[in-house]
Amino acid sequence: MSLDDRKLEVLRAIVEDYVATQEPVGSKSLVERHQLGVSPATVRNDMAVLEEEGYIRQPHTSAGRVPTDAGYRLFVDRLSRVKALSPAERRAIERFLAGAVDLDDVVHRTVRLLAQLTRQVAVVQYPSLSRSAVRHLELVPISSTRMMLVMIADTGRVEQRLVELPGPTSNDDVLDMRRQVNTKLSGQKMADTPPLVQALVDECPQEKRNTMACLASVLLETLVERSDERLALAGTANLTRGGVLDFQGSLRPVLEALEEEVILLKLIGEVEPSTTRVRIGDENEIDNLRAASVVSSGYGPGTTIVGGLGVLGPTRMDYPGTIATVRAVARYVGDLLAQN
Amino acid sequence: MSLDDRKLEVLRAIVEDYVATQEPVGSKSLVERHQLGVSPATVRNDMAVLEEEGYIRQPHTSAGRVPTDAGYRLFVDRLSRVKALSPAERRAIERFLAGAVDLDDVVHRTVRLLAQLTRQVAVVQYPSLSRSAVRHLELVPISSTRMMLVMIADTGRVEQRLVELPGPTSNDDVLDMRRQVNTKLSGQKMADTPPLVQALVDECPQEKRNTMACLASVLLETLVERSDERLALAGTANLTRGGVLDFQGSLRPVLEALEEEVILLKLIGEVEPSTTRVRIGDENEIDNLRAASVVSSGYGPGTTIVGGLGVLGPTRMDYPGTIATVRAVARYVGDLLAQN
DNA sequence: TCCTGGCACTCGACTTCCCGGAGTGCCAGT
DNA sequence: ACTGGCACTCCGGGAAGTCGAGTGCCAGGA
Repeated sequence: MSLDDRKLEVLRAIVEDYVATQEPVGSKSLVERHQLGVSPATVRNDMAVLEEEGYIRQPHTSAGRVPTDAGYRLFVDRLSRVKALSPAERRAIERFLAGAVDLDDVVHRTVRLLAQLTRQVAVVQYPSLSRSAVRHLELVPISSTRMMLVMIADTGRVEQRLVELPGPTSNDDVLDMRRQVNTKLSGQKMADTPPLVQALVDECPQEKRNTMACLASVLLETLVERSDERLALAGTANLTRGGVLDFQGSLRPVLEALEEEVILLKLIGEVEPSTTRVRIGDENEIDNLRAASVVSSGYGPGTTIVGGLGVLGPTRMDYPGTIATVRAVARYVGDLLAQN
Repeated sequence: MSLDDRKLEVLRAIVEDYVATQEPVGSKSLVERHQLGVSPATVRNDMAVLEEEGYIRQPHTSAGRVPTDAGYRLFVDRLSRVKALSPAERRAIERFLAGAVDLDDVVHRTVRLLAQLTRQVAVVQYPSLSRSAVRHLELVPISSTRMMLVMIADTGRVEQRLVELPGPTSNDDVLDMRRQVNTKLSGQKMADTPPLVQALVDECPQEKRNTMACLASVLLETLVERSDERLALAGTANLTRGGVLDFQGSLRPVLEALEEEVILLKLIGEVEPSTTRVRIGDENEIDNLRAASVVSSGYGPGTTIVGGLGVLGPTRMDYPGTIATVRAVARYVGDLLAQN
């Protein structure tokens, strides 16, 4: 038996009511609140079918129905239109992001904005190095056997690393290396750098090769390995909205998951060029987040994508609103980056 | 009536038991668990006095006693010796911090280590710029009217800011400014820089003064105003240990406070040259943290202090252990910084 | 003077019981 | 195919009762 229009309408009503009230919804209150044009008994029959198909369930016999993860999924995919943001919201976003002075600043403002607008936990990934290009490399001597490498990416990200040199090295040598790495690497996509770095070492005169190799290994680490690590997080206090009711009684696992950068990156970092992505409950393949949903989106100047951002909340969340907000914020941030 | 030795001993026993069991402690179980050499009745009399003096209180009539903030304060000040760390713990600290490669890395490792050892929320302030000196300033042209300012402090901190120039500026001019700011500012304490920056502008030939003024204002912002902002946080999941019992029923206010950098800086940033500092309950002058205690310490190479670190937990915490850990970690971090 | 054992009392935590109400499934009727 | 009716289930919350840990106080003893 397939789901006719009315059954879908019933499912939508259940999701909307449950999200709004946080209480299992019964057939009677459903017909009262929505113009379904049928009696409670009919709705009950529909509900029985929906339950059989796995879209809703009863917490206990003789309680109302609650959407399952599959129910939310169907709702998101077929039953909801993304709400357009109000002009006021658009203006709020613009105003909030306008004052940003700095990449750090942009990211921090964005994450706070997201948390505030969605009233959920927000995560913003810094522009990932693997999708950036090298703008400039700087070498600053610290002592005779140490220097600092500063890498500036075209996305505005700046990474620094201390380089321990194998032996005393003069300032001139450092300047020399600086020139070499810049001519070789400036403007290159991060992904293309490894062979170029290798070439740098190979082309180096024998007596300086050791030093250059040293720099090269740090370069590779900085450019490629540690590449996507940076994240900003805000709004954890929003987890406590709705008491301990959401998240099946304990915030513990959720807070733990939020501390793991690797996990967060998996959640918001795997961005396809496509549009906003919604992961509901089990769909996050992380045990600790079985009771959570994640709405994420890529962002970047124009149509390219340099990083991800998103929010995390209870499966019982306002999907249309959240999706709209995440998408809008992602677009604004992208525009902002495009200006730089 | 003053507090004789036995009464203090009773207070200590109450604090220790309550911290261990999380339950109000009564006279009978007290004498069972500690060798006080007197009967429950006597202990009850002592308790009555302690209560009158405000060091303990009863949650309800006919329940055991619980320490008040004042009780914890007395305990910390007079009744507890700081535990020495076990060699295993010392080794753990050393091993954990040894691999650090970078200031960022040091800070992140430290904050995780602290959270893990104390099983509480840990906060580490990056070395504050106001206590650092300028090591090097770098100017990188981005476009004809934009450049990036990168400031490297002797503590290893790196700050960057975008500078919007008033008009097109050649690469040579940028290099020129770079030379000027470095000769003037390198090696200077941050606090001493404002007049020097002003001098830079004044000494500048008329036609370039505009550009230099622009750079100067960003410099001042970077060096002085935004100076102490950076923080790292870890272990928020530890707030959920002990159920919702700690923090009078709601994590909400605590999580909110933890999101405010300003608040955290107030808590761990105000470091005197002295030793570890303990703030109990109300002593943090922040409403949201009435049920929390903060143990903080300054750190830095040798005896100087460049930043603060600490942990936050329920007032009912293991003070001796926490203090010992915080102090030890602060010292190790200081040593680590001294090496660079 | 200080400590102790004894005793009556208090009061929260836990259990049990009970009841109302919301919600259900099913069935016969339109 | 929908509806009204009906019997049933079961959660939530209040009332009552019990248990036990803990207290304050007092009189007696070192």
